[in-house]
Amino acid sequence: MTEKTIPDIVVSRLPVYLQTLQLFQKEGKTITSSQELGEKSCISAAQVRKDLSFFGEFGKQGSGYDIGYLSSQIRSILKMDRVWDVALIGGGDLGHAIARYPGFAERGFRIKYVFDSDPSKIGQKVGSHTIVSTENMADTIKKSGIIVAMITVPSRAAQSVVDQLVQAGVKAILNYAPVLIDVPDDVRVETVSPILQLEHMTYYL
Amino acid sequence: MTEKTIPDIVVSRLPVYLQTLQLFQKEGKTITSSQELGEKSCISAAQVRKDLSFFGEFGKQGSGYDIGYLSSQIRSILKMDRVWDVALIGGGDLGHAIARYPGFAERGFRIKYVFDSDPSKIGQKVGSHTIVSTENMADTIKKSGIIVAMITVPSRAAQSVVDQLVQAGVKAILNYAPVLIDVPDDVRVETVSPILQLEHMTYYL
DNA sequence: TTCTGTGAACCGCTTCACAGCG
DNA sequence: CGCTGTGAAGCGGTTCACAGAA
Repeated sequence: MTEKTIPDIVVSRLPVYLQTLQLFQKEGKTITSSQELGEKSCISAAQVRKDLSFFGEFGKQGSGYDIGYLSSQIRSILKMDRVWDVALIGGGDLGHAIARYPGFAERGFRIKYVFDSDPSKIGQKVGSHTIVSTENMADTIKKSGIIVAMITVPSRAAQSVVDQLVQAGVKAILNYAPVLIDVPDDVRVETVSPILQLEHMTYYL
Repeated sequence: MTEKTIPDIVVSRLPVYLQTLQLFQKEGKTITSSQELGEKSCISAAQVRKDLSFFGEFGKQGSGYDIGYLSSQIRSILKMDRVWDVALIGGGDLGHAIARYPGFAERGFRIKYVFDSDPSKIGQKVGSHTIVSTENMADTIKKSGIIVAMITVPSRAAQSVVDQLVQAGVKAILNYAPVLIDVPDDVRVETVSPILQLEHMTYYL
C-alpha cells in the first residue's frame, strides 16, 4: 500500500479514471462497471479492476462501482481532495492563457502567483492576477508554502528557473518548455510536449 | 520494416532522440554515442541502440553515431523531412499563444489557418494570421490538402469539431481539450493533458 | 445471474552480455 | 580498444479465467 510498491504506470491511469468518473457525474450517473469505465477511458475492463485493486476493494460484486464513492477515493489517493496553490512562472502568451483558463482551478489547482522577469510586464494584470517580479520569487514561494509550479518560460531560461524553484522547496513542476530538465530525486517534473506528440503522429501518416 | 512491425513505444521515443540530437547540433557536436544520447534523453544506452536498430544500422562500431546523419534519418522516418501545414481550430487565449509561438514552425509544423466559430473574432489578427470562420472549414481544409490539425476549442465543442475535421480528411489531431475523443481507426488523436500530468505528480507529494 | 477481485498465464518491452567490426 | 548491433534472458505489465459475493 505504500507509494513504492505501486507501479507508476498504474498511478498515471488514476487521473484518467477520475476524469471519466467526473464526466459520468455530470451526466447524472451514480453507478458504473469496470467495463463501462474502461470503455470511456480507453482501458480494458481487466486493467481497470486490477488497477483499482491495488488501493482497496472499491466495488460491489454483481453491481459495480459507486461513482461518488470511487471518485472520492481516487481523489484522496491522488491527494486531489484539497486545493493546491500553484506558482506560474512566465507571463507570456502561454502564461496568460493558463492564468485565464478556469480549468486548473476547477480541478483543484489554484494559481496563486504569476511571475515574470521582464520589468515591462511587472504590475500588469492577467485575468485576476498581477504579474510580479521573479526577483524575490524563491522567498515568496518559500513563505507561502507552495510546492507545485508551472513554467512557461523560454527554453534557455527553464533550467535556471527550475533551480530556483527547487531551492524554494517546490516538489512538482509542470514544464511547458521543450527541454529536459535536471532536478533532485525528491522533485518531480512533467513536461508538456505537443511537438513530440505531433511528431509521433506524423510517423503514421 | 513496415509500420505495423515497429512497436508504438519505440516510435514514441524517436521524437525524444531527435530533440536531443538537435540540441547536440546547436552545441556544435558532430558525433555521439548511445551512452551520451541516452543520458541526455533519460533512456538507457541499450534501449537507444535497440530502438535505432529497428530501422537500420545508423552507427559505426568503435566510434558511435554521426549526429547529422542520424538526425536526418530519424526525421525521414518520422516524416519530419518536410513541412506540414496545420489547421488550428480555436482562436481563444490558447489558440493565440499557439499561433504566435514560433516553436511549431521551427520544427516543421506551419500553421496555415486559424478557425473560430465566434463571429466577433472572425477577421481579427493573431500574429501573422487572420481568424476565419469555421463555417466553410471542412471545404477549406479539404481543398488545401491539410491532414494535420490542432484544436483549442472548449470541451463541449471538441467532438463535433473533430467530426468535421475527420470528414475533411484530417488524419492527425492534437487535442488540447480535456476530453477523450472518438475517431475512426485511420485517424490519430493525441491529447495534451496538463491537468492529468499535475494530478499524476500530486500522488507523490 | 452479474460483476468484482485475483492468481496464473501470457506477452512484450527492457536489459544483459558479447560477437564483431572499425 | 571502443562502441555498435543483437540474440537471449529477465522482468513487469496486461490479459485471462474463474472463484466468490451480492
